[in-house]
Amino acid sequence: MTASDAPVKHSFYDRPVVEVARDLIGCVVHHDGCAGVIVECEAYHDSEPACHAFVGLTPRTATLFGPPGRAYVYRSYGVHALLNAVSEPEGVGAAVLIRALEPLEGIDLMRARRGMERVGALCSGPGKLTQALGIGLHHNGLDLARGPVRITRRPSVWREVQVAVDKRIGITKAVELPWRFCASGSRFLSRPVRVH
DNA sequence: CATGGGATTGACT
DNA sequence: GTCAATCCCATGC
Repeated sequence: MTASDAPVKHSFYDRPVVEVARDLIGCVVHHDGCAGVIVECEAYHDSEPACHAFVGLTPRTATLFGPPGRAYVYRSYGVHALLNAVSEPEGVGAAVLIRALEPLEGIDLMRARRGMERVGALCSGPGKLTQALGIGLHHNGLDLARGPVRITRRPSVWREVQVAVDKRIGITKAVELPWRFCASGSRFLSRPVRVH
């Protein structure tokens, strides 16, 4: 393991979810022999209708309303598992959707899991990165500081990364909120940052 | 209990 | 650009 092992602490996630999302850019997601730097993510909060927690506390949203620093993993379109980092105090339903990683470690294992070669296509989307790292629904609710899915602090090279802001992707409600965050100039995004 | 809608992706025109 | 795959779960009867 070449990346730093210092986990992002629970207090990091116990803050406004938009700040957490911005500050997660450059941090590293690890699982089962693979790791990648977060280059794209989005904030979701129970006060706005694009968030699953908008409907209130249900079996599905229980993890979102639980303690910060846990993984919220759910199935999207019946096909893909999407990874989020639960944020804000317990009782508030909020999380950061991890949308793209720059592959860092275990790239051949990612290639095998994804069934493709191009590094630029391994983790350039929320469903792609969970497949590449072997993350599934059974990780829902687990502590991101303890693992098996872990998030660690920014490697020194990423300490001064520039963060670009954009509207969120793939939603039909609350589309105007500028809650998408990307590492400026990254070649590993799910889609380019929209200029305006 | 039946229904409908996704925080997507990859294949195809 | 279009479109199907596939399943969890919230909602409504």
